[in-house]
Amino acid sequence: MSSASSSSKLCYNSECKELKSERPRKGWRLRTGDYAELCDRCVSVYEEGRFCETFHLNATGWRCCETCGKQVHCGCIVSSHAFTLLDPGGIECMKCARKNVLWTSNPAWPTSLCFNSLLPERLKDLSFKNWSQLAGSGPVPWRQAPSLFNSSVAAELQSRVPYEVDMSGGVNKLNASERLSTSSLEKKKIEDFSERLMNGSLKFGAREILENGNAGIKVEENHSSCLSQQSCSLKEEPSTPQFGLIVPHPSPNEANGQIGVSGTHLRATSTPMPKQFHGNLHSGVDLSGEAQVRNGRPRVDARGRNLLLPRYWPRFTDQELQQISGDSNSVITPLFEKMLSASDAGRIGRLVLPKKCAEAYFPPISQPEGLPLKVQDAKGKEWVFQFRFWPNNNSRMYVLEGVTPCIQAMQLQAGDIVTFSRLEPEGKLVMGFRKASTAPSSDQDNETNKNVNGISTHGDAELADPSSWYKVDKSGYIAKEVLGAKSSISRKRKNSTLRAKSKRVRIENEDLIELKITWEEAQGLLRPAPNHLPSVVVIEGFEFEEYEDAPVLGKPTIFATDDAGDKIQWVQCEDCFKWRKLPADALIPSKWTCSDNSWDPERSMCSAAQELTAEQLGHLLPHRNLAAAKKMKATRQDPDNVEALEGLDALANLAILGETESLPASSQATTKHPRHRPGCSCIVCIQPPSGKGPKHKQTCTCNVCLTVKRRFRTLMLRREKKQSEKEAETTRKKQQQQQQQPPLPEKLQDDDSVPCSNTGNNSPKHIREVNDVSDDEPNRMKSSSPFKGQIDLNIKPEREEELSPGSDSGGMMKLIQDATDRYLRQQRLSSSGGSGNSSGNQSQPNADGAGGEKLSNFVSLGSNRSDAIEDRPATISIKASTSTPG
DNA sequence: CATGAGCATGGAC
DNA sequence: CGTCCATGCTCAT
Repeated sequence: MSSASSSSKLCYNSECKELKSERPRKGWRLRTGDYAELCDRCVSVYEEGRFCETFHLNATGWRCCETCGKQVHCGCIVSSHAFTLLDPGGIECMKCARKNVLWTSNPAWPTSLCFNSLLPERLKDLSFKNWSQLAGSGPVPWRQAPSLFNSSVAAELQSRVPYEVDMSGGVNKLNASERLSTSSLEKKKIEDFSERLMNGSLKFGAREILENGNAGIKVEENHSSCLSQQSCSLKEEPSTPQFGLIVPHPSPNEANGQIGVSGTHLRATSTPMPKQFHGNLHSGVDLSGEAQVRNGRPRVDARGRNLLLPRYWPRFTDQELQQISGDSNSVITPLFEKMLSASDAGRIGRLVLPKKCAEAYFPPISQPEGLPLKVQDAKGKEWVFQFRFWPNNNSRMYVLEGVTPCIQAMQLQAGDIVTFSRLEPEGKLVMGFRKASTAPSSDQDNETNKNVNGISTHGDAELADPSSWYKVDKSGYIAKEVLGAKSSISRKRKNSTLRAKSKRVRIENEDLIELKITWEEAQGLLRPAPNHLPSVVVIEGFEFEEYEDAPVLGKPTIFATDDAGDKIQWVQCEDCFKWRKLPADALIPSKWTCSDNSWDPERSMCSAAQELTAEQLGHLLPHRNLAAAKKMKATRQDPDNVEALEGLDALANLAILGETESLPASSQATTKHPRHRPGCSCIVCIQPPSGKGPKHKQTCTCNVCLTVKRRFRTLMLRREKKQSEKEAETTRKKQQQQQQQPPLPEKLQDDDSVPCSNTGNNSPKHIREVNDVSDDEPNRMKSSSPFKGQIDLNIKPEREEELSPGSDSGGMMKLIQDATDRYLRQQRLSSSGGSGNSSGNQSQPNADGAGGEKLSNFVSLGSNRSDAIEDRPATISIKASTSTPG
């Protein structure tokens, strides 16, 4: 940190020539990261913000603030923080800029990195050198590169090619980021903490700032000089949020990844606030609006960075940002993200970078060899990749080489998303990731599991809690967004991305179904962390309950009115799946079992009978849940089905409750079977290479496979028939009564029947069109449960698999569903002549897309049809109660 | 022969 | 039609 100027006894100000005092005072930050050491006089001038006025009055680069008209020296490193660029051109002094936080936040991230592209080649080379230098293993950490780069360019502009380019413009470009990093670097200096450990005073400082809202008082005081920022250093910190994201100090919970829907019970979407305020609140929830601002399409950018394809737009959630930033109160500048292709995730270790992103955010390289780039992951581990390019059709193809270790460390696979952002003030390039679905697929055709993308089409849910986002693929696999929640915007974007993606990708996406919860619904499930009282914070007139610990997601319940007219809610036991009646005002934790039933001691044990009959439950549950209700019923009655049904319910519960622990297993899916979707963790897919026994292909029609399948179906049919006989009768009656009417929501048969038409095609010879789903199961069955005295793993999945509802149990459930649906359909056909809207589609596996999806969704098995997503949000039994208004 | 580096190809947009 | 980029192909090691 010793100043570059420390070697000289003279004031760093070349106009000065005075001797520095014994303890020279620091002025602006130099390109090297050091600080200009000034004599007392100059430092005073500097600190008063009059440096440029005093010494650079005759220099070029003075411009007028578009707002107040004040002159700002834009061509100088000293005052490079004193202004910001205006979208339409021109500049604005910081004082004016601060008046509009939202506005000022924009220039921030695009500016810093795109600067070089605005420069002539010559300057690019200069910048390249800087980057090169920085990126190398030299003493200067790469993370400082951005600011250094910028500064150096500015300096170059000044000292070497001052007039070759539009200096003011160029310098302006540098401004935001420069300002950022400078202030933070100064801060860093002052605090003298290692970057990663700056949690103490720095954190405090940041908080303080946050609490003060628009601090920057100092800046305003010094406004007249337009140089104030430099002198403010730490005090100026408050301004940084304007240009990036202040990462709030994570609450313990958040830090632990429990963020869930973190934070206060805000109706965040309706309370857009300047970022500053957010730091004080747990970030999860309030962010929607913010996330949009922050992660959305890259804002205006003089260089057209916003021309980046939408699929590369960063869509960080606060949680992700938090993760990335770790403990520091750093400002994160999301740069871009990319979904890993099979190639990217493959062994080659080359990550193809989108050209525009590479050119915009990475150091310019002129040689194919490129340069080593240090990138830090969310855990703080630093990786060094070779950033280079290949000449390609008169263009370049940028790649990061050597990413394999990192990819592996992050356990990323094709379809997962890697994110790139920059941490300010450190300037670190940070690589985060977001698991698409935990599963990979390395199959060429399945390379990506687009859950992320495939998700939702409707943006109603601003669920900030990543843990509550699940997706279900065909095989019933539930994918959870590991790192972050998708804001609606991001989901929309993803969608569009999907559309833009290749067929391969699309195929994947179509298979995905997202379990959706609306924002309100999610909010409704929020529960304060136990034993934590909120403190009320008033921000801009809005009161917020703030909890020290992030709230947890409560268990979804069904509200109803009992016979006595009292408002009650039905909650399902985690263990026995029986529904228990509780007072309507009871707050149910995410995990609730009969033993927690303090309201009804008689039913505080799983052994106690359920008050609710299946039929009643059927009426209570949203129609989409009926099948689940039936399954539950079956479960209770038929121990043999328990596993599958448990899986179903667990799946449903998981979808809402955010139990991430059980997911990883499914995420380890392999791609041994091409048709298995990413995320498939069926017995086949997870089978170790050393697995014995032949692996049957999905299309295998060998006796074993057929027999197993047949047996299973028969079994399921029989049981299902028995168990739902009564219910079916009811259904039939209803149907008869309403033959000519469209299905009513509360009607059991419609939901069942529709699906069954499609999915119900149990005929063994079909691999229905939803064949990814059906294929999976047969495959699993075939391959894993050939006779030979082996356990049919498909039917009796290993415990481990049971715990992973998404995988195998999903397949089983599917079969069960099929059987059930088929049965019901038959019943209906026989009784009502196929009055069901789609009951006659049995022979057309795919024809009934909606129906099929409905079923699939219903059973949480996912659908392979995109229209399912559009048509009706796929929902899972319980989830239906919280599903978005489709 | 396996692997990796570099380049070419072709689909998608 | 041009660009981008995922992946294939070829050659060197």
